[in-house]
Amino acid sequence: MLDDIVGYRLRRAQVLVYQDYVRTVGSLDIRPAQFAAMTIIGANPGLSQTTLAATMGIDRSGAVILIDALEEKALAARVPSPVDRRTYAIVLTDKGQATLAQLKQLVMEHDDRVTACLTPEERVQLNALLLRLYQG
Amino acid sequence: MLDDIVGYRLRRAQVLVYQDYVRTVGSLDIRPAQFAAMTIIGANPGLSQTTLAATMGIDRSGAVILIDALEEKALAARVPSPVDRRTYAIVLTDKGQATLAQLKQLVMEHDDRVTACLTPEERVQLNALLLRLYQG
DNA sequence: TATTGTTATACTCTATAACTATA
DNA sequence: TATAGTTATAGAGTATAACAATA
Repeated sequence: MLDDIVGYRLRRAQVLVYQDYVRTVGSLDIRPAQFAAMTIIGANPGLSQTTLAATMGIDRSGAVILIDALEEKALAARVPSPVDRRTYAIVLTDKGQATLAQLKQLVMEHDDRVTACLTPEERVQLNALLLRLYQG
Repeated sequence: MLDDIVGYRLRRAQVLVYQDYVRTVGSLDIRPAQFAAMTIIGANPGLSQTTLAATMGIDRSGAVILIDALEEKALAARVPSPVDRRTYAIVLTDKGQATLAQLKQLVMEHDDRVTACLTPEERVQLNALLLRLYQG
């Protein structure tokens, strides 16, 4: 019965994928959520913490902690906005951009390894099905 | 880039599926891991905590906490083994079996709702792909 | 009034390591 | 010596609620 439930299979698959992620990225010590944040900041430099939180589907307070961690490692920075003194423009530092490039390489290798049991077509199919699951 | 990574899509999908699970089962207050444990115990009555942990892919100490919670709610019980005084045979109580039947109904409705955006064939396909992901 | 970022707090989930009692 | 269960502890991840500064 359990094996017919999408939620159960999702969780089991995610645990294994997460473990492989940690093994792969281990030495850099960047958590999956931190990698996601860096990728989003890299693609949308200058966004606010609230926008980042909304994009990632987490609470604003979570974005604060995420940026705190990245700032501590000098990977991201809070730049005061000239137009709205409540908000910061979040950007990657030079070190952050270099680290992100390195991370992307590692994560692609990780993703290939984790999906090695699928054909390229099946991998595309899985991605498409998962997207539809969380988009509608 | 993020949208091409299976791990990222897995996590996003799982968050949404988890939220729907909580909404559906909410009043019964049985966590996903507790439901998984009850289902496994129901299908394998008398198994040990170590076997349960191995089946679920968690640590033995996690199984203790899981069974503690189920025992507190009178859904499961530890029966001393007559042959090996180190182990317990874990079983569902009558209340546990009744609750499990009720839960299975709710979880099936939840799973149908969460996969409503997929055709039956696609749902089968997704399940098969996820299984292969965590089995090989 | 509403919004941004922040802090404090708490709760879930899980792992590690050390312990005990049995085998 | 090895194994089953247990406990204490710690860490990641996340949410809620309240607050100050600013709009």
